[in-house]
Amino acid sequence: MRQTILRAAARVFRRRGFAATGMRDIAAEADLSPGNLYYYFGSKDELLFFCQDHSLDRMLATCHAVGRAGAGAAERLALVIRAHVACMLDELDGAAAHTEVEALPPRLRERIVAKRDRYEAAVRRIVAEGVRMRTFAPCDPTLVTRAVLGALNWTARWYRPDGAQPPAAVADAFATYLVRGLCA
Amino acid sequence: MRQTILRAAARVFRRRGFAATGMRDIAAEADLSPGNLYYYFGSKDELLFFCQDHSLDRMLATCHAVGRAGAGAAERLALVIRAHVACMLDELDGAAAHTEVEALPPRLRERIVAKRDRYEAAVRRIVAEGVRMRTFAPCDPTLVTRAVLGALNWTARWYRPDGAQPPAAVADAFATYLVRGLCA
DNA sequence: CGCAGGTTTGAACCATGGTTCGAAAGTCGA
DNA sequence: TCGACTTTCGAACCATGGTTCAAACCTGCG
Repeated sequence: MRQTILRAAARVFRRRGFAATGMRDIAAEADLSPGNLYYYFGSKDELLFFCQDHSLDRMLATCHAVGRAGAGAAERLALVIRAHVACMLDELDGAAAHTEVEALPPRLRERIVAKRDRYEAAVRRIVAEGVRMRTFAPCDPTLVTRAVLGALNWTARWYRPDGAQPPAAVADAFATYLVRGLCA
Repeated sequence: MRQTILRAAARVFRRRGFAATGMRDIAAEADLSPGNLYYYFGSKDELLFFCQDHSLDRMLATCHAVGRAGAGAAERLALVIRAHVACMLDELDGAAAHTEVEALPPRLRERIVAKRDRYEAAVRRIVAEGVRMRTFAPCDPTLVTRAVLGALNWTARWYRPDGAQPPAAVADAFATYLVRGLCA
């Protein structure tokens, strides 16, 4: 039930944006009465929080998995990028994740920001290692990592499921472009 | 006067986000009474609209200027990237531009989206020409352009003026990284 | 059947915040 | 100084939308 509601909320958040969607919209999307949402969740903010938390967990998991695969930095980064795009465009709740952090009240935002920082650090570690190994050109890993994540997060803004490009095509293009920018 | 108000609005939008800031906040920032804002602007939406419109004009202008400089695609793209970062981090109103398009009512949004599309097309033209000239690796110019713009627009989310990095450092790092990803 | 617990409802409550408005204050040429 | 006009004020208005609540509804067990 909680899952059903979260899916519905994520769908509407993505479609109309967090600020523009009302509890009544979410209720309608989940075939529920407005009041009933509060039996499962405490507030609208909490709903957004769990959407973000869930997709961050997913992204962190792929980082963890990729870390064990003993490949080079370039391959590992490409894998993370592909997974990030997939999470952003296939999974519906991914889009609301990084996009609307500012909307959360301080208490909840803290926790999301902390988790997001852990994800960013994981990606940065891959970049830094590539630089150290000389497979990547010398650069500031922090800035480059943010450029990469920016390009990825921004996909939620322009991608339309009914467009010509399937998510995999976007993932491929982004992986090759964003990795090549690092290669020495 | 209108300029003063717009600056103030842009500052607060950037600090707290569009949805979170009230007319009373903007009025306070501009040392004005809440009601007085409506003597110069019709609504809160209109305020956001003019912020976005102004910074888009600025970005389009640099595209135009760069177009006349008869340099190669790589140099032209680097110039546009640098200008975009500057507009994003130096000029306060730039941040609100691409970041909160969804917040606008349909009528105003249409016009902003149209202008933003023109900007995107201008950047894409540079990329496409580079590909045609073989100075850039073969790729889908549309997707790569969106990756570039995503990385740039995202800067508004994480950059803090009191941080260690001056805007120019960010501009340099982004220009080299994002252009190198295209070079064959 | 009947009762207890969990679940669902939808109408009503109420704070927030964009907006309006009538009046007061400044400006300036005559 | 006067009067017309522009500008400013801030208290009140009011729609929106998140939230609450008491009653109804189910479900399963004794």
